[in-house]
Amino acid sequence: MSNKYPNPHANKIFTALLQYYKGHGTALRFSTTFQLLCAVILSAQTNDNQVNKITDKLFAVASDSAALAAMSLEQIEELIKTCGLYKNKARHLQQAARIINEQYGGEVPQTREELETLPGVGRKTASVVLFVGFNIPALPVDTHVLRVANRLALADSSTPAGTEKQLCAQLAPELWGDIHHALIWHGRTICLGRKPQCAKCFLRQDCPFVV
DNA sequence: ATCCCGAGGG
DNA sequence: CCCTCTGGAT
Repeated sequence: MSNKYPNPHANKIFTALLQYYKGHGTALRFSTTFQLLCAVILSAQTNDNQVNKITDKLFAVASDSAALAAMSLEQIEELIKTCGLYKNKARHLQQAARIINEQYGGEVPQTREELETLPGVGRKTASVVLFVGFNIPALPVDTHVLRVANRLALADSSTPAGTEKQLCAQLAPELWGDIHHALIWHGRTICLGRKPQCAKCFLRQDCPFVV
């Protein structure tokens, strides 16, 4: 265990993050894996609160892939308009719903390869569905994870793929998803993009970034 | 003005 | 590698 993950700095930070954000999962509201997939597709370049406002209404009208596949593009666009990038997202939702309905019997596929063939589903979205939906080890890397991991010297990559590889190599797979959520919450509440709240950060004594 | 749990296309 | 898509909150 300790010789597999020998970086004392990283181990200390990971432990502190996991403890501090224990129990903080996703803020997205959903009741099925299909709904989770839709919520994550909608979450690009907006915040979870905006997504929840939309999905509360969307899932009331279309709770599964069959119902969503039956909606017109215009209907979907109208419902999701307030989250931005809505034309792409509406098309992705409709097409993904059709594929899941027709090729997967209405059930979201459980492999990364299958998930990433769905329109609107890239590596990050697939990782979220794998971990949150199916409890399969994955470490989704978004802008928060990339920024916070670099500031804390847990990674030094400029790309999500690089950051994911570096983080995964330093953590047991059963912790990948939890550290993802911890880094997300840290990035949202303390380690903000423009104005990091270093004065109130519990990691400042071990953080090389501190401003 | 800047940011928000990105993906697809050129 | 770059660009585009996009409304709402702060």
